Amino acid sequence: MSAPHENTDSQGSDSKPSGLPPIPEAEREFLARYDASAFPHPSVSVDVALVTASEGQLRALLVQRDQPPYRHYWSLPGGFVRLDESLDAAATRLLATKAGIAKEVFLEQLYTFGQPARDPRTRVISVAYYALVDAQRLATARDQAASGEVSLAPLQVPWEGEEGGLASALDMDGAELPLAFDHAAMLGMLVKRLRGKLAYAPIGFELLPTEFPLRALQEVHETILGRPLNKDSFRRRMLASGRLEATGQRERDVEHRPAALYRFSGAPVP
Amino acid sequence: MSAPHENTDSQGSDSKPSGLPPIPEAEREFLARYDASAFPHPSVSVDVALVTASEGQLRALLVQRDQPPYRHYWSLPGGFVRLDESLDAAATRLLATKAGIAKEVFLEQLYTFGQPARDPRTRVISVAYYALVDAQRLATARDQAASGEVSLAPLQVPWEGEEGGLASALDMDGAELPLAFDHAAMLGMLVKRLRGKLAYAPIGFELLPTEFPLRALQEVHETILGRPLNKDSFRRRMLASGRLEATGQRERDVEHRPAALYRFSGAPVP
DNA sequence: TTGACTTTTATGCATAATACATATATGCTA
DNA sequence: TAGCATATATGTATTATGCATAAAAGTCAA
Repeated sequence: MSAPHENTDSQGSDSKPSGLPPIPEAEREFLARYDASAFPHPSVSVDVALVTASEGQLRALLVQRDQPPYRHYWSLPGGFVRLDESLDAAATRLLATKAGIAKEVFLEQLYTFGQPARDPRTRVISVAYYALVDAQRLATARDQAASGEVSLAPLQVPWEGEEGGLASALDMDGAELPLAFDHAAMLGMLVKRLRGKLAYAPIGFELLPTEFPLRALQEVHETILGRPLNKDSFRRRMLASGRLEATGQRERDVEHRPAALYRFSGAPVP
Repeated sequence: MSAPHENTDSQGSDSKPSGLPPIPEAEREFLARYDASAFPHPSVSVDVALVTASEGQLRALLVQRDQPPYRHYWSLPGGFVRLDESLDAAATRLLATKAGIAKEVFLEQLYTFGQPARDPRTRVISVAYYALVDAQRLATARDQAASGEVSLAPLQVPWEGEEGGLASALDMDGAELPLAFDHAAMLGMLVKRLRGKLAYAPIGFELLPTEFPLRALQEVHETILGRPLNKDSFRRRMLASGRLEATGQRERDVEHRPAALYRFSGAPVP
């Protein structure tokens, strides 16, 4: 798995040495004769929600489909898994190909969607991933992305807390974008996961540049949670968490007292 | 999803009305001509970890494989997903077929494993699920299970907290059972998920009969977390959680003061 | 019947985390 | 230099938690 800070599931990662038991010698013959085409198989795709936070909104990169099904609808960048690549590798490839993100980013599996009718073409099971990037990196990366209409759409979440449900995406005028497939459910699952995970995992940092003032971190947390947080307790909680490191630098070009800049110290908190 | 108490992800559930956008009329023709066999597809399987807690140990139902690959190795009950069934439905079917569990149980998707070499036959992507049942129900259900060697193996977790890693399964003598495929990683992911989820979701109840004393609930929590808990704070925390309902009954046939029995009140905690 | 024993249940108190309120510090702007 | 906006520090009440003690309620054996 390719997370910049090791806060990703180190398990379930599927791009490693192998970790698999050895194949018993007696089974070689059986394996040589195995016919995988004996029964019909579903297609498997990977969809990646590339997420950032800016202007108080959670945003996801959406592409407008120029081919059926759901032509002109909006969807998460996705594609079919190749037979020789792991799911993580497919997600990384799609991130580079369709979103122009080649650098190390936080990337984690979200959930697998398998309703038989979720794709009108044929049975397609989709493994959803999500990636977190800060707004600046995304803005520069986006220009290098694949052709076609692309939107960094604010997410609208009609439920509170970690309740869960669908989420919709908005265009510049605040109107709902039509989402293809079950991608509204994917976005809902995404927000639910982020809200739940924020309490114990350092995912807020992933949405910020390497150096940031505490206020920016609080804004990110508030954006994810969809509710305001108490400023003082947030400060103390973060400073006491042992995950922040003072850079000694301060903000510049602000029209008020500049705040101290911190960076994320990947230190595993005991 | 078929959870007895509504603590399951209501999203991502894939056995519902549909929730999908309508298919545009103009795409009917395209869809009719779509050829799903144009490129090779992976196989997709579902593996279900049927989990219980007894005698201070987390246990999972394992079956000994009587066919290659990994003949004589132990594995989670699993099988291929049919083209017309959802992932949830496949998991439910496997639970009934291979474990004799037909009743409503807590069942939730765990993680999808997709290393290209994880199955030596061919590319098999496996969606892992986990189900939680109390020990009594499992004991009776197990007898009705499919033929073959079956074990309710204690899990050995060589790491602490929610760190994550592999988990192994033991036989009656405390020796490690050889696990097929990447099922050691699945069991590790399972324990990691349970430990993380226990803090905010009422999953402890799923491993107990409907009526239970507080001590039993604490033992389940300690078993999942792998560490002792302070008795008094646990009591207060649970009673204050609003999720427990006194039955008015007490334990019977115990050789000390009988404890009050409680039941889980599915009440959504505000 | 009595007393020893075990576990549950109740209570008090020290400590830590948090919300909320207020005060001070610092740098910018006019 | 004064006013302003925000950062930062401090104090206090409230709440959660850990730890200790004691009372209560049953069983068991003499």
